[in-house]
Amino acid sequence: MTTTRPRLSEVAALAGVSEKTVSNVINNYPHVTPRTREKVERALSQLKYRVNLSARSLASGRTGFIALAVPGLSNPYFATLAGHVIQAAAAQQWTVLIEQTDGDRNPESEVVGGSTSYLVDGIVLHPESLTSADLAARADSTPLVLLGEKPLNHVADRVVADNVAAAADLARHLLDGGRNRIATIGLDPHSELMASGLRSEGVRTALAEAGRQLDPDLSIGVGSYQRADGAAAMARLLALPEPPDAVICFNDVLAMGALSQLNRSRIAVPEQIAIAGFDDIEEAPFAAPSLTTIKWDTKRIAEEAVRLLAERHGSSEALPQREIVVGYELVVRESTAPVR
Amino acid sequence: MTTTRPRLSEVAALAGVSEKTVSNVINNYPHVTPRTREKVERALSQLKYRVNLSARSLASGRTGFIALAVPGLSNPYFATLAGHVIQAAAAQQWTVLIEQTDGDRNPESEVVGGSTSYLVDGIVLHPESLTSADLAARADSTPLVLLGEKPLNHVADRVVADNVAAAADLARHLLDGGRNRIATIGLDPHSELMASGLRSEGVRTALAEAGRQLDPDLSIGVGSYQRADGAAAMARLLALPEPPDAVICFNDVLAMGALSQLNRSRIAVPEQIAIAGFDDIEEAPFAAPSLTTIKWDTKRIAEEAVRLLAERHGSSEALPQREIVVGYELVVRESTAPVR
DNA sequence: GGAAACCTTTCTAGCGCTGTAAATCCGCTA
DNA sequence: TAGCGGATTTACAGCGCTAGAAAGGTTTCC
Repeated sequence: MTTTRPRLSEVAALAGVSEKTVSNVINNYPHVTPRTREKVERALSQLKYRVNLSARSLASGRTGFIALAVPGLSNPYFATLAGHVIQAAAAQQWTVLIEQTDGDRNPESEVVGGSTSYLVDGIVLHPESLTSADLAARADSTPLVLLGEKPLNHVADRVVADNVAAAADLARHLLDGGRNRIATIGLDPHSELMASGLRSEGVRTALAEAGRQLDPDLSIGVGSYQRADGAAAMARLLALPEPPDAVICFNDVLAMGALSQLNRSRIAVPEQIAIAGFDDIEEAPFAAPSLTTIKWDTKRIAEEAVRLLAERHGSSEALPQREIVVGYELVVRESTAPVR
Repeated sequence: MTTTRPRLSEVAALAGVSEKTVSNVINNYPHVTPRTREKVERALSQLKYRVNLSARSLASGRTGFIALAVPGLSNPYFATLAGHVIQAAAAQQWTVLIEQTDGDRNPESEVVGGSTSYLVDGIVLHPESLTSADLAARADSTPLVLLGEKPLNHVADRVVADNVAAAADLARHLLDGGRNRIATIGLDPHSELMASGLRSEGVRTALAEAGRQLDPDLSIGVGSYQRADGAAAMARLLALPEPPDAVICFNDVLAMGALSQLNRSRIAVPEQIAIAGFDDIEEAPFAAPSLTTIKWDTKRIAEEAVRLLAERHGSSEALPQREIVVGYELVVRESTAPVR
């Protein structure tokens, strides 16, 4: 157990001022004379005083925390995103609580409605299973920012990217490179509105523009976004009588799994089959061959999310629902070099 | 700003009991009659009551948080570790605050001595730069568990693995496979005691057993544990008049970087050069070729760390410094197949 | 039938800090 | 020198909850 730490009253006594003055010094209240400030600071450091954040939060109503809920940190994309959110939050004096939802509905709704929400000034959620209806029914008024997906309109502030357009760009790039049979590997969409659904739609759009359509046999659904799922899905594609000549995986982790399966099966990438993903995770440029992917501006996503939270937290008026659209970039690497 | 949430007093009024009785129900105090409990629970759910954790923590002295400080989440090893710690902590009703230190001394000492420490019931730190002396001088009495490294004796509880033995095993495996010129790529050791130093020592030990020694030219120091560092270091090794036939990277991220450089340079792995790492990150088995590495029992590390914290938090007596040694496993994969 | 013994519930203080409003101080002006 | 106005500082009341002890109820036993 922790021994007694110095309290404000002790610092005040030592410095010969009131508690409130000490508090003013700590909180950089402007109207404190240099002399007083110095006295207080001396006492502060002499006693090694540390503010008790629970007490501060109780008294001030500001908790100093925000929650970040993502499917899981083992996906490098979310790990990186979390890192950026932690940094952006630090600039606002916020500490980040990370919740892992596994993309399941229960933990997701617990985050937006459970008692975590009492503890935080705001919530950043990357939803995977929650629906618009769930969110609309939310009673809690803690500021909420939704991440990553286009949908879930008008239930909360959002920072989104255009998944449909990005996926279409990717498919067009493949078509331009001379690919004819394009396959996709992605989560069985819980809902049309989630990433998989949107990316799938983008691919279909691009194919339609080219006067083709997505062969249902070439559209593989997986249970989760793990490497092993990507590898297994790829194996299924290879077992087809007429395998694809390009595969779009709906995230890089799946793509890395698929790529490993291709290497294992001695299929030449990109000569025989091209492969691409989404997210531009750290390992993408280091893969063999390096992976073509869609790069989101993750840092900006994190910053905007925190900014939206801060704005809503700072003003008591009801702000309108806002949507920030962040850009993306098609990063072309070796894995999708054109067929000769 | 958040609108008013129901308070204990309102629940109490609705249920027709005292605040303390409501509190007793919430905290599962045993002596509450089923009838009273039911009345209270009805009121609780009717009002959608959520406890205010700041107030609880102020009143009870238990914060409900622990801090986990690691260099950074972008290293998949730490991301995975963080995931496990979050899970283990949840079992103790603890929420985890993640701090990213970048392995720098300032953030590390801020974690163990700064005001975060006022806010948490315990700290799990994976130190990179902090020395025994720093830790010994620590005034703060918040329970602290050190992770990962052997050293830093007698300043805090530790969960460690035998880095020297693991590295020696790896080197022996390479020697057994017929490798003659073993190189290492690792952080310029801040101190002999950190992972790089210990792993390096293990390699030297195994070489000495075999009557050889580490060629200084084959020991490359890097500035950080990133993929690009591994690739650059590998490039330097390849530029040598007499390149190595095996490379031990002091973590998997470096190894993946080195591997990509090898692939780029069309060097056959493992035929021309074998490569190995530490940590068994998720992508290791999916690399081409799959990566031989040392696998720590990360889940157990997380669990033991949380357990140590819980024990120290739960008892007011001064427990002795404890050290938990977790095992490791040499996972042999394709990247170190023996030379023919 | 009455009192001891035990189970339940209520009462009363804070936990350590901040916000508000009021008190005090100080330098100037008239 | 008194009077003013703004700059500083202080007093004090909680924030919402839990701990400990007192009070109130009920059962049991002689």
